[in-house]
Order: sequence, then structure tokens, then C-alpha cells
Amino acid sequence: MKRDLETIKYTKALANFAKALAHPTRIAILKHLENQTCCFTGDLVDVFPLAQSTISQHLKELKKVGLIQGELKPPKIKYCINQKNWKIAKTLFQDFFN
Amino acid sequence: MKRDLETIKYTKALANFAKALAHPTRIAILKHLENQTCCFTGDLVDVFPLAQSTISQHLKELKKVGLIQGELKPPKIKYCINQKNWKIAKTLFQDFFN
DNA sequence: AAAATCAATCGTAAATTTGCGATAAGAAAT
DNA sequence: ATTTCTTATCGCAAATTTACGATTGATTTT
Repeated sequence: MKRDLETIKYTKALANFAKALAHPTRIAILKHLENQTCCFTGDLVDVFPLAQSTISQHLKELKKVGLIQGELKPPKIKYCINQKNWKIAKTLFQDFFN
Repeated sequence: MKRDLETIKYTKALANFAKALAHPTRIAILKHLENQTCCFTGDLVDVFPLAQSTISQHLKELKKVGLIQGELKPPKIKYCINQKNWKIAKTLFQDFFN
């Protein structure tokens, strides 16, 4: 194997997405967002048996990797899947598994 | 969302696979195994700038989640992709991304 | 039988992750 | 202006992950 820069970049990108998916709660949040189109932090706090701060932290991670985005609807925040990055992640995983 | 037992089981399984993929080295090891069909621990130690014990640890994680399997070829061990579980992981990710 | 080879495991340190309660920050409603 | 509502952030503890060198165990070669 060559392990050139392109390969390493691709590998890191995939590992980053995988890391974001590496927790059941974050998987469930994304599934929820897929079904509901969008939702507020509070909705998730009602669904999952976790503290509000914990949910917020998971949302932060998903936002950091770009899988979701938050839209200000004061005083709430509406979270949605970031379709562009979602597609990128999908493609990376598809390619990885052939 | 229902969050029934089936859903939770599926979610945990996917998160587990994701966790195994959540490190660039493990992604690269799997890619390497895909290309080479199979290989020995020592081959990987030559490819990656990591200690032998570290590579061994990553292999252990991949084995734990079932993505690879080791066949004894004394004094070496030949590692291969576990095709059955690979397919399962592939399907889980495919379903997840629709 | 002794030395060499290969890979797993142990022990340990540093970094990261996960979870919580408490607090802060922002806008809306009173 | 004060209170209320919603969510982010801080500070902290516990658990997990990552990496390494050293050691061990098993097998092969000498």
C-alpha cells in the first residue's frame, strides 16, 4: 500500500465520521432527525434518558463533524441533517465497503 | 420515535461497528486487508509507524467486533477480513444512510 | 537443548470521552 | 424591567482509548 497523502486524508475523514457515529445516542439522534426532518434540543431531551447538557454535548459533536446544522428559531434551535455532508459521509462509507 | 428493543439493538450494533472504524489506523488496516486478501501482523508493523504492541491492540479491537479473523500459520498469524460480519456492517451502514 | 522469530499481553502514562449538575447567555413574554 | 424559557458552556469525576516498552508464550531453526 502506498499510504500517500490523498489516502491518509480520505482515511482520516472516514474515521472522523465513524467517530461521530460511534455512540448509540448519536446514531439515534441522527435517525430521529431523519424521520422528523428536524427537531429541537428539547424534543430530544424528552426522548432520551439523558441530561439536557449531555444531549447538547452530543449535538455539538455531530455539528462539529458537519452531519447536522442548527438554525436559530428563538428561543429554540432547530436541528437538521446537513444534507451535503451527509452525502459525503454516505459516499465515504459506501466506497469503503465497496 | 418508538425506541423499541429491536431499534436499540440495531443502534448499538451500528455504533459498535462505527467505533471499530473510528480510528485512522484501523481503517487503514482494513483497507490493507481488503487489498492484500490477507496479511500478517508483522506486515502491518512495517507499513505503519507504530509499535508492534499498538498494532496488535488495534487488531484485537477489530477482531472483537468481528470485522477480521486470525488464522494460525505458526509462527505467524494470518489476518483476513471476516466476510460474513463485513457484509453485516456494510448492510447496517447502507440502511442507516438510506 | 538453545537461540531466534513472531505476536499477544501486561503495566503504565497521557489524552479523550461520557455524563452530570450548576451556571450563563439569549430572546420572549409578562 | 423582570421573569420565563431554551440551550450552550463550565467544572468535574469516572471510564475508556491510545500508545509505548518490556515481558511472556509458542513455534521454528540452529
